[in-house]
Amino acid sequence: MHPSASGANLPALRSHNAAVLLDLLRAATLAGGPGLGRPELAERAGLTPQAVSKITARLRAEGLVEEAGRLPSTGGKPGTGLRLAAGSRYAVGVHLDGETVTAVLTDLAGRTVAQRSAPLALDRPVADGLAAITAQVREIAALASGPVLGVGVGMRGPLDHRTGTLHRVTGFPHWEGVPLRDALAARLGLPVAVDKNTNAAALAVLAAPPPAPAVPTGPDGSPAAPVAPAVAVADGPRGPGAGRAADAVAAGESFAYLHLGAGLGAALVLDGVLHRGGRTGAGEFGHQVVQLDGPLCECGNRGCLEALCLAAAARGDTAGAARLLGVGAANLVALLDVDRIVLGGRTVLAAPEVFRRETAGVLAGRGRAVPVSTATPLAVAEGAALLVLAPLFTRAALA
Amino acid sequence: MHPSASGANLPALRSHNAAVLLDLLRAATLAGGPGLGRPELAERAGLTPQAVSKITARLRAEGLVEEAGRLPSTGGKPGTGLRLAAGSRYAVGVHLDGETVTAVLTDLAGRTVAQRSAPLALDRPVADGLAAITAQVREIAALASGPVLGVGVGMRGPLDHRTGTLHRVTGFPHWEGVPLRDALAARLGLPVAVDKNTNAAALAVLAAPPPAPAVPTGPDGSPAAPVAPAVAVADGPRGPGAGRAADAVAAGESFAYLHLGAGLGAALVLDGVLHRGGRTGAGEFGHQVVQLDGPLCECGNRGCLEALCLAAAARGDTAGAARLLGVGAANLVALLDVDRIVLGGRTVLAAPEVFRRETAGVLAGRGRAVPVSTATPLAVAEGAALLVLAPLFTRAALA
DNA sequence: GCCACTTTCGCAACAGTGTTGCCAAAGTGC
DNA sequence: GCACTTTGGCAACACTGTTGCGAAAGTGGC
Repeated sequence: MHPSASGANLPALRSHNAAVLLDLLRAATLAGGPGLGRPELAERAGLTPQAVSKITARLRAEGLVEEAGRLPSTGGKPGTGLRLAAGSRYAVGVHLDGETVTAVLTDLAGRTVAQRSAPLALDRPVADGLAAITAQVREIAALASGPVLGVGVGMRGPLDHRTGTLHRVTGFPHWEGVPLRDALAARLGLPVAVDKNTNAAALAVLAAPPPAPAVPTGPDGSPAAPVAPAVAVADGPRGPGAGRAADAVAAGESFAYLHLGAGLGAALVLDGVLHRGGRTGAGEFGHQVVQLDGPLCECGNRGCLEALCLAAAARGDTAGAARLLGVGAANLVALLDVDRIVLGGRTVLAAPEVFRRETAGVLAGRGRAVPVSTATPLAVAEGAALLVLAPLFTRAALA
Repeated sequence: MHPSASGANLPALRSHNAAVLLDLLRAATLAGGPGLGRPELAERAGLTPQAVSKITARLRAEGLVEEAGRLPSTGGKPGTGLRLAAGSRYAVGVHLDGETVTAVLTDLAGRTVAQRSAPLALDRPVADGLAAITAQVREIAALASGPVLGVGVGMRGPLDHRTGTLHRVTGFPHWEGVPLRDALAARLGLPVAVDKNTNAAALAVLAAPPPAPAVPTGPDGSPAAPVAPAVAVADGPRGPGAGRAADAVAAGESFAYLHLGAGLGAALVLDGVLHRGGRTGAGEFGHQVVQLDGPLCECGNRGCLEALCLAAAARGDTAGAARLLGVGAANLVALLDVDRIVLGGRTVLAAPEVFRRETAGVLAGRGRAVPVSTATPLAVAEGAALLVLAPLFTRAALA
């Protein structure tokens, strides 16, 4: 509303601090332990314990936070563990991929509670497609044991997340200009957010537990999390100084999510926030030129990474496609100094370990040995749900 | 200090709002008019007029802000123009470039008030070099008619701005590991900040008046600004919708500064903040691969942009070097969706218009027609001074 | 010339933030 | 059993921006 609108007042400060604490509590909730005590919350947030007491009292009154039990004593009165009241609110995430619609129901912590898929006939009239999406959302939302805050949708670009209107839906011109966000919101009576599949997947990666040093998936029977987490961490090459790892939780993390499916795109999380670019067009990764005299791409230029990569994949040279992806990733890591690379998309997930290994190899050969991991097939849907949950947590998606 | 330390309290809110207003007042001061009235400040900052009155009263008491006169009436009581008390504080910026040291003295608004250059014999002992730099700073600081807040230094990387220690000073191994920041601070008795030349120049571009729609440099005799501004704006290709231009002042601007001198580097300003990267290594622009089977670079890879670009420049093919720079710039614009490109560095400034035109041409050919401009030779020194002034304005450089 | 109107801007009272001082509760360890 | 440590809430506090209000100082119509 305001031209720059960067001034802050007391309500802004209040919601900011609440979001900071909810962030910390969400991470602790996903870790599955007895939660975080007020003193530790205060230490991590940079607030006084008394302030934390006040804020968490408000959050408990709103039902967003609950006491989880007693913490082990450290020589004095044992603390009270706090965690997110994960079952108090829910969100629905939808992934529109080709002719499939996948919907997930997540709890307040972003954990997937239920999922379902169905075909989506994009060649039929728009109203039919909207009805099919609406039905999927309604059915999965009915499984929630608490209020559903909204619906997020992730799909191929280009689209503008600020208006939620579709552009150039490849092969299906009658979807051009459909105001997907408003149409779904009207049918569902819920807030709807729409974003590119790459951005959604990046949000899922950002929200996932921090990349732990490759523990072999112990049977951690945490409640209400029957589905695998959004990111499968691989024991990639670790940089120098691997001693300190656990403390850098989520404060200013930077990574790139590279998505190789029908096309090649990227999403960038820099210093903990998703970078969408001035005209919401950031992440055009596929049409970077990596071979000046290379073959002509349909975009009109020569030597685009996407054309080379897809050509290699099409002729069955998976490792070659992965190495080309590695070249682009190395250029990106050099330019942005991101902490890690996450790969996703249908082509990658058909042979995740090949892509992970070959990409990491190229990075190491270029002196940019950052960890490489692969996302899970549900990352886009789960990240779409996070579009709805994000406003509760640290302010990142505004604009 | 704190692990994440993102919680905010009242002092933090206070200094944030003060910084926001100082930002707006700095821009108005550079524009040279009668300053900004309190109601307009309130509108732009998203605060109430009464809050602006309180905050500006504090800032006036500190001597940072002053009343500039009366504003034209709009039908009621005429407002009081406010602007930065530009002469109340000063900063010194130092540019170490090859064997030359250039120092500037800037006022609180970042305008250069004085400049001087001297040779710097890097082959002599470190103590001699430090003494030469110190002497330059002392002499130019003596010209200030108010307190000097500190000294900023910009020079070639790699270096870590958090410690201010040098690494790999090409050709002069005895400078390896010199704690430049602390050594200068001890000799000068002033705070010192050190950063890469690219980052410094990007700060100068960020702090310069917004890219106006190419007015032909009217003789605007604004006081105490005898030197040209840090950026020479060129009438590059403007995107669609060139009607609205003036309102997007500095709120979340994104651009890339590309520096072609002894090497090829970049600095990135994304959403108004300088992106330094997780290991302070962002901006490695020169060793991106743009020709998979290209000539071997000294970094060990093939087809690095820097090698190709410098080779073209070395054989006198300025336009060719510029077009190669354009290829890299187009890759960058596609990935990050920045609003504009700024070129600088010795090689560029030897033929700025050729570089600007050819680079812009390649961008337009790739469908990425963003404005391209060139920086002035003083940009690095002026940006170095801004390293000192930055903490007073919108919080960007922390970490 | 006078008056109604608009706009600026400070004073005073206010609501609400995190902070400080204090104290009861509840553990550990000698 | 007692000294010590740690937790965490209550109350008073300092300080933030906000609201209500009124004086000052212009413009414009009559």
